[in-house]
Amino acid sequence: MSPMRRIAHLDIDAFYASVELLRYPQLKGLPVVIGGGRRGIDDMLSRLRQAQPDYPWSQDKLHEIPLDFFPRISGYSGRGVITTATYAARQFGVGSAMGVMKAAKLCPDALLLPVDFEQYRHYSQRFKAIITDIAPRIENRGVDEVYIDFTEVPGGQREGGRVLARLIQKAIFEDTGLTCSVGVAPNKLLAKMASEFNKPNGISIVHIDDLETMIWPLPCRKINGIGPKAEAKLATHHIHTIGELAQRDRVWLMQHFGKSYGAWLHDAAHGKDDRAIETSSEPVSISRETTFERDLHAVHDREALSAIFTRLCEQVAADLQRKGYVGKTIGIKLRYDNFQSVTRDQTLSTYANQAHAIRAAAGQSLKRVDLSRRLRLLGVRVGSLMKLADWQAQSSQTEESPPQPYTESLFRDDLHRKQ
DNA sequence: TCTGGGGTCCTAGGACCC
DNA sequence: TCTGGGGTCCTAGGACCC
Repeated sequence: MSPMRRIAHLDIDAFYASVELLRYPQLKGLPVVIGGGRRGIDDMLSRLRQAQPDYPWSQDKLHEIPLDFFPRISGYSGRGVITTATYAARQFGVGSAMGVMKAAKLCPDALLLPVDFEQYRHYSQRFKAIITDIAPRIENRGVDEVYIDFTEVPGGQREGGRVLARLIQKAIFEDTGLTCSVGVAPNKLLAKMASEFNKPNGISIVHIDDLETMIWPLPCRKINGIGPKAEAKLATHHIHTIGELAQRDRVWLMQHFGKSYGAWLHDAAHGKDDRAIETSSEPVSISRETTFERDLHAVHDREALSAIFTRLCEQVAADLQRKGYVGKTIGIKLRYDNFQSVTRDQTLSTYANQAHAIRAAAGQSLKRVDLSRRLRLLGVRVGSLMKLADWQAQSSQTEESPPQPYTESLFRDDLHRKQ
């Protein structure tokens, strides 16, 4: 008999904040949030620097600064959002995706640190390497999350997966100092929910027989794939818990939520999910976007906008080249001051990875949108990707346009970026 | 002083082809 | 005065996730 399928979901507790606490131990137990825009943080630090010129205010010297002078969220002004908050800060209702200014009202004494991706990527690679040493089949779900296939791993079946989960938790903590939460269940859907049951540093085991007792009482929103819109629509039909969702007729759900989504809702509520662990994946698109410090107008702020646009194209080109891709669908995204977004794209007859080609195509798309409103965001995207090597092999066979050479990167940031 | 930046997937209509 | 039925590609928007 083949072993029971056991899938784990693991995520690092308060990932970014925990990494910062490893670097600045004096922050332990305090409300700390990570986020905000680069510029807002620089402004804040330069004000602090003026007020206290004797302290070493550079970012890598923050650990030398006495707690009293650490940057506080109340000194910040700008459009950034919170990426992570420590558990102490969460007590005040501060959470990820919240605007920094709103967080400042909830918890004015919270300390605010800038996002340091390079550092997080480093820890991300480390904890994932530790997991694959123990259980080789993992699926990446971003920097701080993975699914792990426990099915065939020694110990993966013992106590429903608890023994292996404990082993992995311990190995990660010993190597990195980070704690994580793990859920083990028959599939990804249930494992993801289970990992939330016992945070931080917890383990939860779910079997299919636990569906009614452990899953059905939860709000529908806890299902990965039911967001704010679906939740609101379900509520109009008086469906609030997963149990209530499970009681509904499958056909009725399909009529009200669409054939595909309705059927999925029904399956999910009954704990059904056969999605495989995807141990590797290819990107579909690569993009860069930026929200301006203040809303810009296409005519009045033409030069600033144009410089930003060019820079975004150069960044996307550098990303494509560094990762070894070419793409042929090139598009723009913009967001107006009223937060409405529009996109335009265009598929070229050949693949591209250079800034000037991207800029030319994206510029045409930009001409097709209303530019009378003020803009708060501009983005550039390249899709329909193909591996550069595959494209070179293919185009040399068909004697089409010759492969484009690797072009120089115009930004040191991008040259030195890892991964 | 509300609301980042990077993605994926789905839907739906029209073009175009057989 | 009647116009099918697939399939695929392209484009725009939107929901959702980390």
